Amino acid sequence: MRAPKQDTAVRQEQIAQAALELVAEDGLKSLSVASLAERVGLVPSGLYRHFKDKEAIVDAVLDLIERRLLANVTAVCEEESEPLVCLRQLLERHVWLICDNTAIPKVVFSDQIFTSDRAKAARLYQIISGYLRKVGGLIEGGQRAGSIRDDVDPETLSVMFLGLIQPAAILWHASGGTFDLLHHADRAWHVYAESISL
Amino acid sequence: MRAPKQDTAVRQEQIAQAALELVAEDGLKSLSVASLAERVGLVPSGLYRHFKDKEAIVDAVLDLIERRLLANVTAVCEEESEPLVCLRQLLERHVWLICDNTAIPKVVFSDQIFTSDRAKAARLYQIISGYLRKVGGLIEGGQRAGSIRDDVDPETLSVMFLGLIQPAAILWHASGGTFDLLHHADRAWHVYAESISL
DNA sequence: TGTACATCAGTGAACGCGCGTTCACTGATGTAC
DNA sequence: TGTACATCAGTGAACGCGCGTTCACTGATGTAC
Repeated sequence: MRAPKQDTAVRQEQIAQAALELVAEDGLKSLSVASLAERVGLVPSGLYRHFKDKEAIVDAVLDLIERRLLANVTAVCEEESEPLVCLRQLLERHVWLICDNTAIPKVVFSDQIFTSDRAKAARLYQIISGYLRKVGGLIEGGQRAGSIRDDVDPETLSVMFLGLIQPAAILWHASGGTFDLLHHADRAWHVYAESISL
Repeated sequence: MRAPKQDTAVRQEQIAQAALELVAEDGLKSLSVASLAERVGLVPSGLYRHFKDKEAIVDAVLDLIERRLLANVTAVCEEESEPLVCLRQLLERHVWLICDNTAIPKVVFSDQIFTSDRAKAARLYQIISGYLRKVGGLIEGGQRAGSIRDDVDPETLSVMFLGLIQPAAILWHASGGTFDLLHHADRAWHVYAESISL
């Protein structure tokens, strides 16, 4: 049975999305060309019409993740102008994003991506630090507006912000979903907000 | 050339240690039976004299990591009795442990371990939550002694403690060592300690 | 003290398997004339 | 409107490779007699 033809642009999107789903289900190691092709409804060699090689597919997945992370920042900034409230909402969105999209922590925490080649690690670093820069920007805005303490640099506070969820995300996903991620985020936010607000 | 005979107990230790070194160098995916055997000075099939299969070797690596994490807690508790000072020292030791032993974050962040099978994920969860329980115990001690605020549960504070380093550890190791882990830990500790101490 | 024997760590050839990738092909679709 | 042709997404067979694992073997070491 021959799959109906699709434009490369369409297929590329389908493939990246399917890859994200596969990773969500069974981790990066199950992201094989064969299983990916099957999910898209093509034959393995068919993928090579749309991507140079498997590495290019992983790059597309990283792009997808980056877009989703940054979309959260954009969304809260449009809804709200008070930095502390923005951060609070961003935290909540981040929790939802991770829960809905378990592939994201699996890729971010993946030693495979980090260690397989320097370029991929650099790309991941770029994604995370890009996100942190946006968070840092929010914090700096709060400092200028006088709602956030300015005796600690925004960079430190932004990394700490990530620290509100990240260890919890690992626990959540190592525990197979038992650990209550949202509950922890609420409690931790309370302590964090209290200690950074003026 | 035939390798000299060694007792299984000795070999098991050698193999686990060699596995940790291999993971430190190139990540979990490069932990193959062949490369591991070569490092120990055996032929691949020789490993099967000392371990049932590769999975058992990974278990041994997890044991090694657990022992090193818990050894830090024991060490600071012997040196110090004031909980806040203990925590401060534990943080510093944790940073050193990660820097000296890059295999640890690589294994802990590894999606391979998490996703490959439930049993391995459960073991990892057990290790992390065991560590957190010790940290929680320290915090609870401080709360009883009146040096740490007691309006937030120790569990939340212990996960937050881990959050002081963990995102930074990822940045450090995605950046290839550029990110200043110790510097961040110092700054973040300052904010954390201030917000939890009475 | 010397010999026969059991133990068991180390060997090397062989295995089946799934992996990523290539390549010559097919055949539907859209365009030029 | 009808025909010839170029384009290009999809196919399927084949590849070389490294992987984890098995198994019958070797031969050094320690023990029993």
